[in-house]
Amino acid sequence: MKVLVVDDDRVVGISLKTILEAEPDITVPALGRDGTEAIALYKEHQPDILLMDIRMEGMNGLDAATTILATDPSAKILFLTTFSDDEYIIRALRLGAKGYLLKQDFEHIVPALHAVYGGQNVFGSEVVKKIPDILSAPKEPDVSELPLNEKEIEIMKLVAEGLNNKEIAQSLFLSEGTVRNYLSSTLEKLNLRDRTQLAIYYYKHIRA
Amino acid sequence: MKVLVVDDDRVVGISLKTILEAEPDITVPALGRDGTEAIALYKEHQPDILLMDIRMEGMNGLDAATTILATDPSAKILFLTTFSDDEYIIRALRLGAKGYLLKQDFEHIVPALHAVYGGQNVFGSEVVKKIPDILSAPKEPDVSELPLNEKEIEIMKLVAEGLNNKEIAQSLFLSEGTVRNYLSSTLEKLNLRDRTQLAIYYYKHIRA
DNA sequence: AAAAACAAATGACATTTGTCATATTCTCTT
DNA sequence: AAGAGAATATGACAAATGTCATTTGTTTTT
Repeated sequence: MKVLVVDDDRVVGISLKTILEAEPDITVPALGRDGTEAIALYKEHQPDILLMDIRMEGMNGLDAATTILATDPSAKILFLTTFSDDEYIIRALRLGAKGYLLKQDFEHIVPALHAVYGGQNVFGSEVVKKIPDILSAPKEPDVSELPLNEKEIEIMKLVAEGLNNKEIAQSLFLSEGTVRNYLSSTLEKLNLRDRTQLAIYYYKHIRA
Repeated sequence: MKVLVVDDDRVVGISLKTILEAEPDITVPALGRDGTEAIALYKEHQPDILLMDIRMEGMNGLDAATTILATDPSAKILFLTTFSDDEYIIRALRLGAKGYLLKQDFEHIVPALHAVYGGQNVFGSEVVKKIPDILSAPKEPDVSELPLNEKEIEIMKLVAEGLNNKEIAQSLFLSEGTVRNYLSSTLEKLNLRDRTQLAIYYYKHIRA
């Protein structure tokens, strides 16, 4: 069974390779260090399983997975991460990840790989514990419980309509600069990068 | 590793015992036939893993699991069932089941057991596939009748993921300038003004 | 009335974005 | 081998975007 390992921490990568290759039926054809390498190495080596970190310098694991699954929908991708973050878990599940393990489960990774190889899906306990929460509390942050004030919410909605700052300003009788300021604080509060991500956030989480 | 097997179908029980005991490190101390027996046998044998059917005559697997977990919260219970039923999956997850496999995955049950033994959670693909559905169905975008070429569509999707041009470029192995060019033509074809409107368009019209 | 709190605005700045004209590279075909 | 067409890249540009420090009014609070 060929396992491609991708982690931006060299030590982790090498440790994994060592652990895995101690198994008679596992080979690690290459070590990648970020999402971009993952894509290239995957294409090159066609591994049975891709074992990849989520947070990495450069392209992250989720984006790389998206790309890889686009060309090879049967790709078996197993995420390895230091912590369990709701956002990531959901995205990973949506993507069709075969697993999501914590790095602290290091020693138990080999049976997990065999299970994945056999077509199963493997998730660490901390991850599974979250799933019922996610299921019962459909993460539909009602506008009311967003940490945003009236103006910020209004602006968010207009951004989600596709208006630019000037149009929003006219529409709300504010100056363009003020709109920018509100938008800026909104992005910070929601931990987003730009208006496009805000619009996406709106359609995904609020006006679902 | 001691595995207690509980299934009301005798044939299934014996088959499982045979398969499992072919492994050098697995023993099956007993076979149960319903939830009541499961509880008694679990107490008696203190197995490492309880492998149990969900639908059974008499007490069903989920109720038995509830009882067992009440006295031993660390019990590792793996459900084996003929079909994947949303109701059951959710309840099993809530209970803290370590896994939920389909009987058709029979051959792949051994690595799954090892993974569970190592503290992981294992779910069959059919089961995992349902989770995003339950969370909120993401449809496969119908992109066929758009006047866009392959590259333009790919870029559109990534824009709709919230990536900026540089990230898209890395992801597709193009230069940032090229990405901008494709994006520009996409916007013109769809008669949109900027990437935000494109993302909105995507969520409204394509992934609606 | 002074102080504090708030909403709105400004100006400066670095980045990103979208457009366009023009190259370069690659792949076929003839 | 030459040339036609594509896919991709480049460079230049204006506009839009996001961030930040600071300022100006306006309303509350004390």
